[in-house]
Amino acid sequence: MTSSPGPPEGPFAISLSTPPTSDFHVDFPSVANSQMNPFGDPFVSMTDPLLSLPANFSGAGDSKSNNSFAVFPNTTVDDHVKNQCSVFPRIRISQRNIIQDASKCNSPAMATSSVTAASPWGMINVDSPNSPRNCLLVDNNNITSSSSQIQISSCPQNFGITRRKGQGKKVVCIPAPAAASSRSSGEIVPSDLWAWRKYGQKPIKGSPYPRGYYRCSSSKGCPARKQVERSRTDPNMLVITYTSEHNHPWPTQRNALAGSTRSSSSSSSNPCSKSTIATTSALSRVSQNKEEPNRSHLPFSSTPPPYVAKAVKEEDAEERKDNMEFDDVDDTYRPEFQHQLGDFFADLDELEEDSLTMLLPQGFSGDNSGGGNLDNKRMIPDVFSDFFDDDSPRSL
DNA sequence: CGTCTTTGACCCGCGC
DNA sequence: GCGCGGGTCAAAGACG
Repeated sequence: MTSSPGPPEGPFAISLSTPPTSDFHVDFPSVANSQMNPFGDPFVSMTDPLLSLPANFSGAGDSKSNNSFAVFPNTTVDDHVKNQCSVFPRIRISQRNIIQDASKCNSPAMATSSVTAASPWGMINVDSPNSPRNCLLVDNNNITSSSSQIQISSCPQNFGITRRKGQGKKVVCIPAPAAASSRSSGEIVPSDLWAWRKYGQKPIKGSPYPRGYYRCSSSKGCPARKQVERSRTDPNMLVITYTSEHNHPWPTQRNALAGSTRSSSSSSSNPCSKSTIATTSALSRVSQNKEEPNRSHLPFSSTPPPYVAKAVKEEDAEERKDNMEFDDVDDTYRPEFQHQLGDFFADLDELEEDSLTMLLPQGFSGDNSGGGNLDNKRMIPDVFSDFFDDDSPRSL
């Protein structure tokens, strides 16, 4: 645990400042040492710093679960460690703002011990490592307020990033990028680094919300698919199910998401589309060099979006076996990923701003005018400083 | 022009 | 065999 008032060191450095005396950082393990998940999400495999917080990071965070960003890994902390998940790379957490609040998520399912700390975007609520199950939850309600909070809390629900044996299926819960108000169609789907093309939509029995069917359009013949639907229990959550695997490289090099903004732009009548448009703007930039060949070559598989604070869960022991199988796969292509990583983060820098938007679909203005900002800027890591330096909320 | 979304039709598996 | 529900296809139109 080193003290560093400076910017995070390395792409995965996270520092938890404890004013006035100490900052400490948690350097994420290098990707070379991390487990690359078979779904192609580099973050999946890295240690979740928030789950590696000191033991004294305990308590419970308050939260309103509305419109929350959540990943509901069914895994135990051990699983997180084993899978070396990564959450919120480059988030700098100020311990100054840690909340040791006994209040809990208003959702009973989410009410477990957790800790809240400040992030560049507000407060981060982190599970107690003792939580039997964990989820990541970013509370957009609070984010929109001056006392923005990103909350990570436990969730016993059977949601999360799940992989099912033989199906290569993975389930991710994320917040709906905008208010729950959605049309019967035109669901706002957060973009990830893959290009997805919607090929169908069906009403689902028992759910008031339709399910959208998407296939990967990054590469012809790619079998990767995802299904997007709103959670029946929490309409503010989107449940994204990834199936099959990509048979082509991660489209970091600007061949991804060509037209992926369409889903939102075509939904222009939807007031919620703004955030997605903003989110995909950088991705559109990314897509501009379509002709650039992919330099990597490995069969990245279905991918929970990189912006998803990641945790992998295994539903049972058998799933763990699956993971071991996946691990084998990981070993196969990890080296290539290392080469890709530079490109990935280069693009990530480009995407950062928009990813932020994606994370905070209701918009987190860098406006310090709000109360309780408590050195907001101070909490902002350097990588975000440009983002906030203009003192004007980014138009979405 | 290429790629996208939308949406009704079609296909298929499953339970009865 | 039939009906139901979920998943996919494909035509039409929109968008940049």
